[in-house]
Amino acid sequence: MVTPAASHSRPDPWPDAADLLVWYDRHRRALPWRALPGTVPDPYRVWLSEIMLQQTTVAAVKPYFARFLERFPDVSALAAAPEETVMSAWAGLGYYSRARNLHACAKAVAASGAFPDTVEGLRKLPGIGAYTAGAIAAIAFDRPAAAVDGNVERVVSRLFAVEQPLPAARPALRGLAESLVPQERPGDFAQAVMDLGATLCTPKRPACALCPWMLPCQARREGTQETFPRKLKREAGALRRGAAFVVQRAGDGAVLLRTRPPTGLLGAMAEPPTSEWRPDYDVAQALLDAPLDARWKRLPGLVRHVFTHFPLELTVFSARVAADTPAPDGMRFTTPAGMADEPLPGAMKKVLAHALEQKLAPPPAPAQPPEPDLATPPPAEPPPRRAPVPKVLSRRPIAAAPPRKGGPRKG
DNA sequence: TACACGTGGGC
DNA sequence: TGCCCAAGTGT
Repeated sequence: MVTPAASHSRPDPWPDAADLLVWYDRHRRALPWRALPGTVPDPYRVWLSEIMLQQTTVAAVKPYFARFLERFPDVSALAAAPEETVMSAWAGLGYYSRARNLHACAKAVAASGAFPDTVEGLRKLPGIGAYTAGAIAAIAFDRPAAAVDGNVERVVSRLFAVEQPLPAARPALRGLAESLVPQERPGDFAQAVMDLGATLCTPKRPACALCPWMLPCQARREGTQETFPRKLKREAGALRRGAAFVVQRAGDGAVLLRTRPPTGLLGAMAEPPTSEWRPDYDVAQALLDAPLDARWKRLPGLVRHVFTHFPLELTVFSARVAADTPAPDGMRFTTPAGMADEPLPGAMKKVLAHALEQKLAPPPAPAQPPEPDLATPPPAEPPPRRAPVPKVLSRRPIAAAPPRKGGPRKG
């Protein structure tokens, strides 16, 4: 694969790894998974953090990383844990195939005794792709490997003013990134390029004046740094609609849940039963999809959620059933106390919170007829949308809502 | 190559 | 509000 000569410039002077390392020694970020200067990194922590950080912000990862270390102090502990425990601990972080692969990878590593210390060996493990293999090889084992993530693609595309748009430019950017890797301190170099991208060479308003690579940067020279990397924009997916059914059992207040299929969207995660989600879903027919016979009440408002590739709107139906009602096949009743152990994704927590909110905060409006008919839209649709997860949940936790705030923002 | 695959924060 | 973005991988 040859790169067309005109697709990028050759910087002059050439970007010197030593200049970046000098900057890194002074400005490196202190991160929980990062070994202190002069100490030996723990491959388990490096690997765990790299998996969590895939497409995920540092701020979001921090509390999860801490909790995982507590619950699973090393690979063997993680390997020995039940799958559902791992999924529950991951709930809320997104991209759940990462959690399944994490668990599979832990088993493989525990069985073989240690993490592979080469790119080729790492690359064979589940959940470890080109980026992560390079990152672990470099950071944990100080191998001269490139770790090309979104930060590095941005930095390199600017350095060389790469005109080709992503994702087609990926191979070229990788080649250029590899050409910069030094034999000395390759692990620090990998982290340094990422820190540069995260703190100075940012997508918007890069702080070029502070950059150790300002001189060799071609985009900077031309004043076009903010226009890199070039990328094709993809169109948003079509809106999908569906119905969700929240059944609460009298007496203990247990909620009816099921587990989604092991792969695919929200794979292996828990949810209240729902209809299919389709662009042409007809809510008027929703009760045909209900999991059991009950006096269903259609709740006002909608639960909206945006996935990477499509937006979703769920109409929520709720019902209360007798304490001795059996769960339909493949489903279960989970008590409020048991909710913390359910791997509920964010979208489904919204659904449950929406249903619970209705119960705790009945509309102050004039009394409505007690039994609204089932399939027609409820009278008067007040503004309640975005079901927030706040107070209601703190009183009666629907699930272990991980601390989402906290540490200093990046940058 | 092109999609599928979550979630939350910033502007 | 809406869009972009974040330490990508698997198929």
